Amino acid sequence: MTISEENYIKVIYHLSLVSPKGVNTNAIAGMLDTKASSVTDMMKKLSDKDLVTYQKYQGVTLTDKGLHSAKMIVRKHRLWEVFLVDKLGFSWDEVHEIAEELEHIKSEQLINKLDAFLGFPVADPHGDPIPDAKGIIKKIEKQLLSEVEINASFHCVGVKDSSTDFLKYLDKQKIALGSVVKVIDKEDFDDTLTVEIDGKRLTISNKIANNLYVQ
Amino acid sequence: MTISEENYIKVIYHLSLVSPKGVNTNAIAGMLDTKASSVTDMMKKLSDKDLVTYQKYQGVTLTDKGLHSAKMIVRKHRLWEVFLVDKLGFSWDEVHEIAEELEHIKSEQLINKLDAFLGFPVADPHGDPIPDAKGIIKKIEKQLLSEVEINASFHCVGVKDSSTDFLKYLDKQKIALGSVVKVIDKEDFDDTLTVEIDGKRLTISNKIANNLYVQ
DNA sequence: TTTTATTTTTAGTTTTGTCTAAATTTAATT
DNA sequence: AATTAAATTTAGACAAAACTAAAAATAAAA
Repeated sequence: MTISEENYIKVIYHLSLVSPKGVNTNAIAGMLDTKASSVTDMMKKLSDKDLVTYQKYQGVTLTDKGLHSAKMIVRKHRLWEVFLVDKLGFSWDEVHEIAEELEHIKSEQLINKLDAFLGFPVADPHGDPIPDAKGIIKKIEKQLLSEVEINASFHCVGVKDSSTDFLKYLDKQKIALGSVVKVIDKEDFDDTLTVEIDGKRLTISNKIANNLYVQ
Repeated sequence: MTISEENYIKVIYHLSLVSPKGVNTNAIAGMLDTKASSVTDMMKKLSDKDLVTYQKYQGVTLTDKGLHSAKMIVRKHRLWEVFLVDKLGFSWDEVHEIAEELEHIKSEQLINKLDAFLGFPVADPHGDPIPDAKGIIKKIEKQLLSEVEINASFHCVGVKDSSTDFLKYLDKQKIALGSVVKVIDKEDFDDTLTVEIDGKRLTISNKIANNLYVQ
């Protein structure tokens, strides 16, 4: 499998989580910053390799084989992210791009040894679950902060949007995975929240609350 | 720089150490398992990018820019090898191929953080020196075991040939970097050595002694 | 249900890195 | 110095992965 093929498989996997009955050509093109025609070409190739089920104009889904490949790529990506943050001291907004390269390193032995070295983590630095060596993903129970009842206490377990801007905002507000969050009040007009994070009172917009997972 | 270009630069670097006045097209082709005509094509491209000095039929040398690139690739390769052995528990005969992939990961910050994480090692698991962030290579004083005087004590600091077969032989004989070696006797006929390694007496061929560096 | 708009595919090119086969240059030998 | 051998380069072709522009299919709107 080439790096390009792996990138397509990975994108189809992520899009499948949202549209499980078939992923659009244009959606794939958008994610990979390429043209629809290139996607069509690649779908034929991946279909020949039995990684996707593809019928003209009908969108694509991953085969079992494709799904497993995708999970292994995601596994590698997220394990490398843990390595970069926990061992090398990168911050969580710096690791995505590097992990995009590292996820294509081939050795299975490497990734399993890395997994052990890191202590078999179940989530990456953004709270996303890490598939195990068999591809099994332990579901992390979580809710968006925007949907949680008032006056109950939670702690941060992940982010939905992991863009640099959002992560840097969280850093600035000293919000990290593990932080204890309690919703004090919710403004009816625009859903702005007053929260207490690690004991400190803070006002956050609905957009922020809608991108933060708590448990 | 593409992966392919990096591989060419690296090979030219290694060959330059042996033939500093110009590296042959065929030699490069041999190392990269490709054809001479492909090498010629690539030399034009690398020359356009000011990475090599190339004149038809006259062989190639690295420019300053090319030399620096080469050293950074070697640096990455060797640091990753240290990581694989010291942190992940690979044996020294397993790491070369994986490092061949890892050496192409782009981030400079990554490699400098890795360097720090590993404690700024000066040599890789085979005893080869690791260029620092500026490309400076600390020369390791060493002699081949085959060229050392009788009855003096040394310790192993590296291997010349790092093929799997040779490394596995050393493992079997419990010879590792750091082992204390003393030449007890040398057979005039075929230069076979009787040595004492970590206190244990052993007979080794000239071919072995000729691939083991001591200090 | 037509018509229009959108999405997707096809057809034909381009670029990168490779190849084969032929031509050319350099090196070695008689 | 002429001839042969070896190394190197050129010319032309191919596969992978992308592109553009045009055609075809599906979906949305009138």
